[in-house]
Amino acid sequence: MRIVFMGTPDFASASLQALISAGHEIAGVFTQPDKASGRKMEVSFSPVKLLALEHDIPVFQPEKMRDGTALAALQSLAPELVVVVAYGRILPKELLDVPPLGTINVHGSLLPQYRGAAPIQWAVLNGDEKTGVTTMYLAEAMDAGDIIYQEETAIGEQETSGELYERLKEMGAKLLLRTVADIAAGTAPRCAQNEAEATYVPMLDKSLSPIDFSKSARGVVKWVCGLQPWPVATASLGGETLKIFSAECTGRSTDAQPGSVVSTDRGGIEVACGSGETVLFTEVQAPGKKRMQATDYLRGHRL
RNA sequence: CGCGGGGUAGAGCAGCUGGUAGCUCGUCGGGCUCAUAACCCGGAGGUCGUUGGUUCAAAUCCUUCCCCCGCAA
Repeated sequence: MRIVFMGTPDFASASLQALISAGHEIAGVFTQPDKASGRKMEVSFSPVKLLALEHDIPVFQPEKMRDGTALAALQSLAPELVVVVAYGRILPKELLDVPPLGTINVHGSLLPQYRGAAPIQWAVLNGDEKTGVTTMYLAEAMDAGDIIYQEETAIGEQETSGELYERLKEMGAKLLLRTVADIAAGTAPRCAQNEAEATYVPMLDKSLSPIDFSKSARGVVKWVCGLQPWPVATASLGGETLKIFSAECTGRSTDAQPGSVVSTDRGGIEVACGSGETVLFTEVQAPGKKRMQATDYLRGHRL
């Protein structure tokens, strides 16, 4: 199959790698323009661009999708199918209509739930028991296209967004291969989404970091897991804002005010949550320091 | 040169208006105890990240470089 691939982060490069390994002809790759990032604001290439370069695939990095150049470039590549995975751009209809077999997408949730930018993280933050990946046809409305295939997976109680992301990345790549194969064979299903069940989630940002201790203990643990690896949950303890990297439910109860430290000698920092439950923070990071075991932190700090 | 924090005993920290270093934990030895992540006594362990300089004297002031971390993305 002659395919044009559009994507940017490693979540996308896994799918691109799968397509390449499966022997598909990748006519070209679209990815976001190079940006300065990292501690010294060095310019780096996206994972998708790096992979494309390795395989001598032409790379396109249009600044705007609507200035005509993107359309012209795509048309010149004459793809049978366009695959979009975490590209980070809205594609205008004239681009979607270029490939005769359609433009498809891999999304990290069980659509129509969690349409939007951070579906994987929100599934963890909300404490969901399961989530999954979906392949679908791209429509003009965000993540609203017809569903092709879905695959579910259970979310571990202590699983972080980063870990789940890695798993869904691989699941998505495999599901994509099956989807492409069935599209080629003409046997791919197509099922409209139930708009009534649609939910949307926003991108994560640092304003979500402070832990709301009125939540249940599990809710706090899920918050800690969900905000990893970024932006990371924080708690103000002992006058410092600590990043919390690891938390667990204790099963213990207390009548202390939510957010107050209950103990520091049980293998970590035990803090009161809502409904009298407590959580134990076992791995933290103080400002300017690196992450460390809470027991180590406590050796030099009084709480 | 994007901004900022930090590198001191095995671990986490204090000391940084200059006079060769201290705390908590751990560790080793001894004691107490039915017993203990308890308590008591004692010990080991640091060229204070690196280079050069100022000074009678620097972990403490200035300088070079290295590394870690946060912001920003």
